[in-house]
Amino acid sequence: MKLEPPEKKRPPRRRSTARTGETRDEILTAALQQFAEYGFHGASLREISKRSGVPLSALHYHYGSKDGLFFAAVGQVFARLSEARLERLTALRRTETPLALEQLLEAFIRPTIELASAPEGPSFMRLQSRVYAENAPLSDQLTKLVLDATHPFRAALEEIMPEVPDAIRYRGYRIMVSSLSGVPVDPMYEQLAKRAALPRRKRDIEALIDLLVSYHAAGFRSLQQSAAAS
Amino acid sequence: MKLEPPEKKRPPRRRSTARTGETRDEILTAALQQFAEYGFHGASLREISKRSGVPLSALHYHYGSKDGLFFAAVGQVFARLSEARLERLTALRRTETPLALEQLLEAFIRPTIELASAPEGPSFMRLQSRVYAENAPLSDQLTKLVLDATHPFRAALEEIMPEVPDAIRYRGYRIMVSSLSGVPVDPMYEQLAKRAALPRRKRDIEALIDLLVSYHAAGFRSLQQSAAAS
DNA sequence: GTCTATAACCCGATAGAC
DNA sequence: GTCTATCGGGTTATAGAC
Repeated sequence: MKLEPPEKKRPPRRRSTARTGETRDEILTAALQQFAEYGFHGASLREISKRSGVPLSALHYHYGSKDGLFFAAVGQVFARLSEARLERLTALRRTETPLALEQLLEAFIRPTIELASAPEGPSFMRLQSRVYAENAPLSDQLTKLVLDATHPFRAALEEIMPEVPDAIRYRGYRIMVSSLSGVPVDPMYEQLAKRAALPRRKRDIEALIDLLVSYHAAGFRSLQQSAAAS
Repeated sequence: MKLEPPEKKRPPRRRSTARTGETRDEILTAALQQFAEYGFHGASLREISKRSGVPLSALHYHYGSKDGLFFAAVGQVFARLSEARLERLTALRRTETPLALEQLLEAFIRPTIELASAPEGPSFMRLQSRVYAENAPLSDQLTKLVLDATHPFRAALEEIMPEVPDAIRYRGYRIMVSSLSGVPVDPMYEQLAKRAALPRRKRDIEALIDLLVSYHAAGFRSLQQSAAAS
């Protein structure tokens, strides 16, 4: 079916000579999309090569292997998110004493939704939700990477509700995180509500953040009440 | 749901000659494990063949294709879950008037956790969380299948809080569902709390169900309050 | 219905010219 | 650093004997 005659299609544009950084970025962008769309196993280096216009062997040259490329792509996403979250948490620590639950949650949630609303956002989000499901040999490393980056938030949560046992607070934390990777890009929601799961208008983005913050703040408070009652 | 064509109950004989239904079940069990472990693309029919002791070509004979086998395996899981949930909802409708939020949530959540706690449960849960991330050409069909099966719950939710706009109620519903596929089998939680994400002792299972019910009940009530305030 | 053998294809990785 | 061509091994799917 795909009999491609030996049509010599010389690349209309440049490609050749230097600019290593730019090539690496082009690879990473295409890789991100493909991994997000098809998962680790489903994505193919050949397709990434085609989409980025970078020859297959260059992928190996720059990132060594499929694992290496995946880790680079995912790591970049997490690094960006963690940076934005930490920035907000640090700002909070300077102005707020003590920390308020809603503001802590917003510091965590807002960067997720805002990043997701950027042009490349949907890819980011799908990739993120995939990572938790993929169990390539990489997933242990990724788990550690994510846990390290999010540690300050769990510590802050403990400050706010020290009376809630660790195991239970962690449950709440994971409920919240699951909802962040699941909710923003959600085909089921889109079909239900007949609108994009991830809003584009500034006003709707704020509304979604508010919704998530108040939902989870209420959830966490219910954990506090249970702890107090026992 | 059209799950079983003709069921032939032939006498007990070991591998070779007849017993179609049993062979199909063995295939399905192995397929479930492999798809859960490696995802759609990562799983291979050869490995499923080896694990089940059924020759590769028999997989195609019985299920036609990898897609067909995947759909059969996933469909079976969803059918089981939906059945258990609907049973509880129906029982609720007979005894409760009007429906209480906590009881509705429990009717939805309990079968998930109980199924997850069965021996094959972890496979089920991983498979479920994968399905939402996989976007094989199958995902549209699966989305429709799941939405149809869960419709009575969203309808009941609307009865309980008709004043909350659909789009917002759906957000809450998806937050809850995401937390169910993400939380039970959660390597991050296991690493954090240094204990299994999915408890095995009856008492701990009940505690997890209670936690999820009260967390999400509080979340939904916060949506009600926001709706009332505007 | 069961099973072996193999077709047809796609993958990740690499060699080597430029 | 860039690119072509190819290797070796994996995959799904099928043909055909029993």
